[in-house]
Amino acid sequence: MLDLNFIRQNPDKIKTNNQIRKCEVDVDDILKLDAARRELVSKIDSLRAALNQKSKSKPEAKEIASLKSLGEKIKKLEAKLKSIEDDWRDLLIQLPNITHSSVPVGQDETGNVVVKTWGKVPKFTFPPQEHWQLGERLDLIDMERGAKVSGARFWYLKNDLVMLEFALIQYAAQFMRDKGFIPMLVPILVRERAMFGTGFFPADENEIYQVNSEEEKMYLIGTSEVPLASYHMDEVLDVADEPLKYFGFSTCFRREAGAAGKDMRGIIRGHQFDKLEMFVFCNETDSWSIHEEMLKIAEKFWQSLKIPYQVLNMCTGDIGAPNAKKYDIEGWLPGQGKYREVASCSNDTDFQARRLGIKYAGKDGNKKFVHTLNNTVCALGRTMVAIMENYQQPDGSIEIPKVLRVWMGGRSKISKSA
RNA sequence: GGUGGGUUGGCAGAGUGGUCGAAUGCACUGGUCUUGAAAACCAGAGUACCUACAAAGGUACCGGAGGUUCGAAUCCUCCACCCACCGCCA
Repeated sequence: MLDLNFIRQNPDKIKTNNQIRKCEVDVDDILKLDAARRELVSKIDSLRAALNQKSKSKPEAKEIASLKSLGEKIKKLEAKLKSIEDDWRDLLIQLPNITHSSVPVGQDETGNVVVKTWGKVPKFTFPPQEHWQLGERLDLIDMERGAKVSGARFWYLKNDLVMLEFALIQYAAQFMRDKGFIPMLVPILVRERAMFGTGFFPADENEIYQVNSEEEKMYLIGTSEVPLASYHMDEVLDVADEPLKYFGFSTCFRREAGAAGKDMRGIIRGHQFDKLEMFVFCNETDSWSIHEEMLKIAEKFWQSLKIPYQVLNMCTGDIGAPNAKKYDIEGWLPGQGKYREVASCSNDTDFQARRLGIKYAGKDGNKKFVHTLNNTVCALGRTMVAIMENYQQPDGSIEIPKVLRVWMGGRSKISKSA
């Protein structure tokens, strides 16, 4: 959601922003509805003022008839206003966030810009396997039975891959705690308000599973960003000096509606996966430096696993509606011979805060909307894919990254016999 | 799932049809007093929207959505949430 006054005063900026963000909403339509709305509101307000004035004390019997017709007139105008406001709001909520000036303009993923690469791509003395091949051979992933029970894009993880996920969770949680983030376990089913407030509705509604359709609709989260952002909805936070920093762990569900046929082998892209996510509420002055800090934290995490990666500044055609700017971290996958997305670091500025009603008291005493940021700490599935492929050995085993061994009973590798 | 009780401003808590945007207390802000502070006293202070250059004025908001009425925090309907007890249960 954008600031209404900003839209009125800068319609051209919004038009340009819509253009580079591939949003087809006509700003002039919004302004027209806005003008109609304001005119009606004024009219209704003054009629109601007259009615209130007359009704303050007991009106005479002969006056009541005219007051009654005045009341009916107001009701009619209010119905008209409601329909205008519905249309107006429908358009408003489709507007994407204002893009930060450092974001490259582009149509799709080809417009993303690599801003950093880290680590040396490993050389193998043998043809490196893809993770699903390793998973099959070491009996770590069961795709077939996953499909039998739940359909395509579901699987079972088995044996040491399960232990590796638990190790990663422990390690990543400790890592974030040490950085001063508050640990959270969150609800996985949320109401519509939370989905709308974080900006997943209406933009990405087709990505979200809906359940409980007979009663109040509930939605399965696609990321713990949703319950973390909504945690403080309708609150005034104390972030004038220090940001509020959380990390959450949850299972995540995605319909992968537009991804037919993509990444069908292995566990790169499924309907269900686990993830640790960081989420920060801060004031408007700090958000851009915090955005950079959050990226650095995620980089540190990948560096500690010693997996090569690159950082992308995502272009206007490839970022989500709530994002003002987004970095992706792509980890190197030797089996595929390419970098694949493993983390995503966004500054949503005040976009979510406006929808969720989250403010802070500024130093001048005025209440302002907070800025919100989110970043992946560790998407378990893809992190394990990266570990499997980067740490594979000539004998077909997988070495366990040093930092994780303490959580793996001190063992140094995953092999078939385990 | 059943029964009962609740939901009012930052918090506590009055208010069952007519100056109620809402008593009172606490907390908060400014002032007086004081060397300073406390206490005491005085004053102020909610959110959103509309009109206006501004000063200011108006409208809405007492969990949410509808309804009755000239007029609703107060009456009616539906819904959500919270609390207590019972049942079931990881």
